[in-house]
Amino acid sequence: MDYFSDSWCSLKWSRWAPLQNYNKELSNLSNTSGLYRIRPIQKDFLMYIGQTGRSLRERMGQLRIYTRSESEMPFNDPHTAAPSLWAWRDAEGWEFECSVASVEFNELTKRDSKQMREGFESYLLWRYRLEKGESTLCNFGRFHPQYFKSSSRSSGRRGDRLSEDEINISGGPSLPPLNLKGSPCNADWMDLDWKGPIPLTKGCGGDCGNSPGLYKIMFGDEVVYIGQSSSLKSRLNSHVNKNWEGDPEVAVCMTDVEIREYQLHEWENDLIAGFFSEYNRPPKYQFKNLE
DNA sequence: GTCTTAACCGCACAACGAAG
DNA sequence: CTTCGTTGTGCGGTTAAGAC
Repeated sequence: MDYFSDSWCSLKWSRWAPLQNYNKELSNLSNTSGLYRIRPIQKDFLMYIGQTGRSLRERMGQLRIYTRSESEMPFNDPHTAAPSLWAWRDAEGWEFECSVASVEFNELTKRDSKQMREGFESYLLWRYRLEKGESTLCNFGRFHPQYFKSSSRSSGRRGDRLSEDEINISGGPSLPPLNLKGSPCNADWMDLDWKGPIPLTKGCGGDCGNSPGLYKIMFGDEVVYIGQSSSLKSRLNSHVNKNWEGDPEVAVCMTDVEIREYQLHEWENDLIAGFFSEYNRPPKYQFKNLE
C-alpha cells in the first residue's frame, strides 16, 4: 500500500507514532511545518490527512486530546479531527498512530506557503482516494454515522452517541474518486460533463435551477478557482461582485440532487488535486481570498 | 533557563439561510 | 434577488504554565 510507505508521494514520512500515550516517536516528531497522516493501529486504511504551518509535533499534540477522556467527546477546537477519532474509538475500540512529513517553502511568503501546503494536502487526499477507492474517514466533514459532533469550546456543546433510531448523514459511503482526464479548461475534464464557460454575471446560474454541483471559474484557458455548492445558482451569484482582476467566466457540472455535502467536498478536492497534479500548484485563487 | 505544551482568542475562508 | 449575520472548518498568534 503506497499510502503507508515512508516515501508516499515523494515525501519523507516519519515512523508511525502511537497517539494514545506519550512515547519517544511522538517527542521526536519534527517541529517544522508539513503534512501528516493518521491511521488506526493494525488497520489498513487512513483516518485523516492534514497539514500545518506551525509545528507538526504540536499539531499532533492537539490531536491527542481525543485520548483525554473516555466518557466525553472533545471539542471541535483546537483540532477538528479529534471528536471524530474519539467517536470511532468509542464505537470500534480503535487507537491511532500518526506519521508526518516535513514540507517547507522557504522561498515563499507565509500566505503562499499555506496555499501550497493546502494544495499538497488535496493532492494526498486524492491519491489516497485513487489507491483505496474511498476517502479517509475524518476528512471532508465525514463523521461516524452513529455519533454527532461537538461544536467549539466556546459554544460548550459536546457531541455524543446518537440514539438507535437516529443517524448522522455526515457518515456514509464515499463517491468514487475522479480520474485524471484532459486539461482543467476542457469540457470533459476529469470525466465530468462541464457546461459553459459563460461570463460570470448576475443570474448566470439560472440554468442550474436549484441543482447542487461543482464549478470552475476561468480566465480564458486558465482555471483560477474551483468550488462546490448545494445550490450553484445562489453560490455563483455570491461570486459575481468580487474584485476579480478581469472578466471571469464560469463552467458548471450539475450533480445528482441527492448528493451529500461531504461527497461534494470529495469531488471538489479531486478537481483541485487534478489541477495540482498538472501544474504543481493549486488554482490562483484557491485557498486564498482576493487581495 | 530553555524547550515544549496548553489555553485562549481570533482570523481567513466557504457556505448557508434569514431578513430585508 | 441581495445583503448580512451565523456557523463550520482549520488553522495561526500569543502568552503563560509545565517539563526537563
